[in-house]
Amino acid sequence: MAELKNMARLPVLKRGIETKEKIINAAWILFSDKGYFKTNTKDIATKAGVATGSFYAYFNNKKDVGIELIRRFYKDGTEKVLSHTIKKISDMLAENPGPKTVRMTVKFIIESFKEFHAISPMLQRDALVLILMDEEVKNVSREEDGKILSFLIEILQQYKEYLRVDDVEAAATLLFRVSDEVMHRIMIHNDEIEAERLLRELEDMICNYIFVSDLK
Amino acid sequence: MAELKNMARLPVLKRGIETKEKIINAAWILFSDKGYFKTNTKDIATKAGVATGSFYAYFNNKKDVGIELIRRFYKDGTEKVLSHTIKKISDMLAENPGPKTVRMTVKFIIESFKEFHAISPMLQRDALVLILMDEEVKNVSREEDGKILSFLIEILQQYKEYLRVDDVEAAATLLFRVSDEVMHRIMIHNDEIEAERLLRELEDMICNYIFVSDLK
Amino acid sequence: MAELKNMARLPVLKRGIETKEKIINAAWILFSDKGYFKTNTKDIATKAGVATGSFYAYFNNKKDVGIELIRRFYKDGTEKVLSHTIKKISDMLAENPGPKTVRMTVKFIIESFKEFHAISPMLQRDALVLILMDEEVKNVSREEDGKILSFLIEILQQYKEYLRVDDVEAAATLLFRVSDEVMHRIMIHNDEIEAERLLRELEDMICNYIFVSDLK
Amino acid sequence: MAELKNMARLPVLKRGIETKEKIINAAWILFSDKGYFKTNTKDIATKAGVATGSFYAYFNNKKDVGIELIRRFYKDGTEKVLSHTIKKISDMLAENPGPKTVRMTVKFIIESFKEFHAISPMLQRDALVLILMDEEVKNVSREEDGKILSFLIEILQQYKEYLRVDDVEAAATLLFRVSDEVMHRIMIHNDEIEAERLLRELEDMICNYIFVSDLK
DNA sequence: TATGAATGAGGATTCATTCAT
DNA sequence: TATGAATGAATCCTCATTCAT
Repeated sequence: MAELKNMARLPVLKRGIETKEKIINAAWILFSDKGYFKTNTKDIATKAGVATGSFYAYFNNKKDVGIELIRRFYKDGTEKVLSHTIKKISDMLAENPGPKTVRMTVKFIIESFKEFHAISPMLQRDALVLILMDEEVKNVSREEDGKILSFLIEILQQYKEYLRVDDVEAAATLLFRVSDEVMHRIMIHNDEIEAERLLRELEDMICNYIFVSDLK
Repeated sequence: MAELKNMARLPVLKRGIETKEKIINAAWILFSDKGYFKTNTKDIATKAGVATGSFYAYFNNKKDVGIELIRRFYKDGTEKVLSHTIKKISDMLAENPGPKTVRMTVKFIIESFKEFHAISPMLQRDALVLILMDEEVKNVSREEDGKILSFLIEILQQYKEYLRVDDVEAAATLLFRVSDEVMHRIMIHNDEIEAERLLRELEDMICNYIFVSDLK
Repeated sequence: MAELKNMARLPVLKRGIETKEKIINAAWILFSDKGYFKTNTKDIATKAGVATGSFYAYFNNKKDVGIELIRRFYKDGTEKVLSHTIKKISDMLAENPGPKTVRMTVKFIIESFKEFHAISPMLQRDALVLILMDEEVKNVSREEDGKILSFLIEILQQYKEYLRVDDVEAAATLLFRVSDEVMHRIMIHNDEIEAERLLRELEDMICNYIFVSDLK
Repeated sequence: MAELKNMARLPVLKRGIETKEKIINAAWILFSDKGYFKTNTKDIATKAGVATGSFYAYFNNKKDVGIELIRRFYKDGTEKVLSHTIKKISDMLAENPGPKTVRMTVKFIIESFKEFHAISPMLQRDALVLILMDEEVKNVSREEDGKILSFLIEILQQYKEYLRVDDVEAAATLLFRVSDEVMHRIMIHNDEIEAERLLRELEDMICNYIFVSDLK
């Protein structure tokens, strides 16, 4: 039934597309500023310069903009950040193949996670909350996480010969979760420990875990 | 002003203490069952067998019961679970000193995290959300996390000679966060990957990271 | 599930009972004046001199006050009007037994329906609409109609010897519906035909239908 | 002002007429299926394959389609059903004149009402509601009812010599209302009593009321 | 201390109708 | 003529918290 009620207008004219975009941008600004939960649909519509009804013409409800934003967020993260990382790693491997690049690769990955989380910590936080509290959002995130995981697995497999782990999928999952969590602690929870110390250990941990030790 | 508003009664008489306890128990049951956000104060009061007004005689607001419960939660976690772990480790070390206990220790630690998170995943989840959304709760959790961290540091220092990490505090923090996160993925997010695979890798990762490699 | 959510407060203290009564009275006035559909819960609360929330403390929703009012309406109709009619008929039969009272009885019944519908035509109309549009209200009305039907059957059975109909239940039902409908046409639809003519025919029709013809 | 606002296009070109027809058909389907109130203008337009705006080019508002449909409904009822009945009665009278046809005539009339109401109970119900709630619709229905009434009077006058009622107009009105109401109870309210019993009594009542008794 | 009634801001959503293109 | 995007008033209901008794 939830599927059937997907009544949101699919804009065909340029004007409609623009309006939808205006709403998304307004939501982005408001969510980044006040957070998802303190923003209401009327605010979003007003900020977008449209009527409340228009909001509901393009989105079934507030959650749906949230999901849309989370998707874009992930997309940006994967397209701009992770794929960029892959490129960097490939370039590096082309120039300078061999075990010496391993640590650099890990650095790059961590760096890309950092960049990803720096885009909008507020949104990251609220996304985290939504994922915890809403099944639909959880599924969206799971779906998107799957893509990131594939990236990581792909990267790891480029180093097949230097891996010390057998279960690459589980290792990649762990690598993903661990990096993600560390970024959360740094960007969202503002844990007392200095970010640098944590990041240094993170890098060290990953290298020692994933790769055989006699490389360095 | 926050100070002034702390009107909640501090029960001294046995009866008052019992009433407060009844409220906490009711809240615990309800939060574990329906979650913090879907439980309202009236329900709690009703379940506790007191009037709504009485709830506010013992707690300033709903959040405060949440905090109280989170504190107890942590307390249980540290007292019943972690301290029990420490004991197990000490016993093991007494009986069988040396590097061979390292991996067992890590297993114990992971196991204790698992037990801790198994108490009430629903509450864990809502605590997570509250921590993300409320500064006061965040501080409470930070405080309690500090205690757990101390435990871990204490344990690690028992193995001083076998440690490969320099920054023990950061390592312990990482160890804490990583274990916590993995439990969340397993207990709360129900990630698709099998728990066993993830846990096996977690153990492997921690061992390789924390301890020198020529032990096993 | 609808049953389970019967959260409406059951007032225990005098104050609560009074408030509920105030709300019902306000609703009655507003419904009679503007009609059910043009009245909203906020209006009712305001008129009752209470907060919106109080409205929802005593009623799950607007429909529920409507139902409550419909019930009271019926109750008034049956208690004050119909039972009064029964009494009049009994008195008449006691004084002056025999077939001559038949027509008078029918007159009394019609008169009682008229009185019943004269209480608040606006509410009658809205009740009619609600019955048509809402299953729950329909059931309430069916239930209450059953009581009126029993009254009618009871009356008819007092004239057992003069009845020409076999299926008394069906006859009473028809008698009920026909009288009701005629009142609706007169009080609600304001049909063009003069009420007197219609009522005269109604009486004539019922007498000829229900009773043997050689009485008069 | 009401006059001024009658901007609805009066289609003269074939295309316009077709579009209007498409809208009416779509509305018919939707109203019969989900009812008038749960159908919105957008749905109607979509189902008709036109834009929302086009709807308002042909109708001033949603109610107007309702009225149009009610008119057609009545027209179908009178043309296809009632006039067909008149024909059947005329044929019968031609073949077999005399008092024996009286009961058959009543049967035919009741049957025609039944057929009429069977076309679309959902629409009947909503028409009923609209008539109760909207003055304009009430007037339309009154107008159309007048036509049916004329039919009935016409029929009754064919039996002038057997009638026992004096006020034929009032009698016809009563006959109309009574039959209509019984059909509502059967088709819309689904009263508990079996339709057959009610219909049998209805027929009996009408015969005894309208016609002299020594016919059968 | 305890009770339970009262508060009321606050937010999501709908849909008939209008309007710009 | 036709399109489909835009409008925005209107309404229901929740629940943490306060208050009168």
